[in-house]
Amino acid sequence: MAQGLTCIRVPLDTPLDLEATLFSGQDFRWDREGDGYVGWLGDAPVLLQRAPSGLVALTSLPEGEAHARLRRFLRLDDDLDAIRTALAGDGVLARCMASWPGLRLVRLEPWPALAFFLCSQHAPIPRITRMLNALAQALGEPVVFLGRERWRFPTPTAIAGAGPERLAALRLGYRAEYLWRTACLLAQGRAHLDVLASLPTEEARRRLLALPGVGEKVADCVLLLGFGRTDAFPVDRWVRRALVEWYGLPPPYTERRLRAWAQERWGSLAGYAQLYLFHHRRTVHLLQ
DNA sequence: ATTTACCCTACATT
DNA sequence: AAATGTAGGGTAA
Repeated sequence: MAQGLTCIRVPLDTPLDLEATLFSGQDFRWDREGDGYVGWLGDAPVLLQRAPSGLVALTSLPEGEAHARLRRFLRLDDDLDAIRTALAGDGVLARCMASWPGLRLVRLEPWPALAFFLCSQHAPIPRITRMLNALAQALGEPVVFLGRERWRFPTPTAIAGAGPERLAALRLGYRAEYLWRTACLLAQGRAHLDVLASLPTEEARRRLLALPGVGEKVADCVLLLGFGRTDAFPVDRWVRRALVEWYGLPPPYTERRLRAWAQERWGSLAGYAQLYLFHHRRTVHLLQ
């Protein structure tokens, strides 16, 4: 084992499909390396590998911290069996979940989540990944892990300091201006993400919507993935298609109307429902 | 409440 | 072969 690294083992009693989980548009900062995956637990690089009975993780974090962050990232304290059972009463969701038994919801840190989904608008996953990698390499702090240099995701201050032109040069397009302005507000202390954690979802949502470049879809992604609000239900074109095609909802329904329908139906598990609907609808499309 | 323009990329079609 | 068209995890005017 490499020097100074901690290896932890996490037994799992529920399925875990790392490939689906890490590349399904929830997080964008993972690389396949050998039969494992290198990504991030907050600011710490980590190597994740499946083992017969669970998961093996290699990091420079102390053991306790590594366990805590991994549990948080993969939401291992959620009772996935209970969640799946509750949702499987819905035949459509039952099929989605059966197709992707190891797909899990992840949990990100608030600031990267906000930056990720600001950049995600109107872009396919490979492009989002490129934009975020470019941002990290240009403005993030370098870390050597497993013999390679990697870059932490840049802070709001680093992005604010770069200026909109430099961000645009990273091929962010019109998102450059949004990301820069939002980073400036946070860096100057004129907006705060940490306080949102203690607010009800609707109030937190209102505050996110006040940030430049944050509309309903992005706000809901930040709530779901960055703040762990499983009652949030992001409606993008894939989810819209799923609701129209599989539940017969009228195509002209507004995003707000679709969201209200889903939250009424699935309540605090709406975010889980969204994950399975989104991923299944999208992968069905990719197979065609 | 609806429509439109916005930056950029990948891929299909002509 | 180069040009044109289209769709893509949306937001703000």
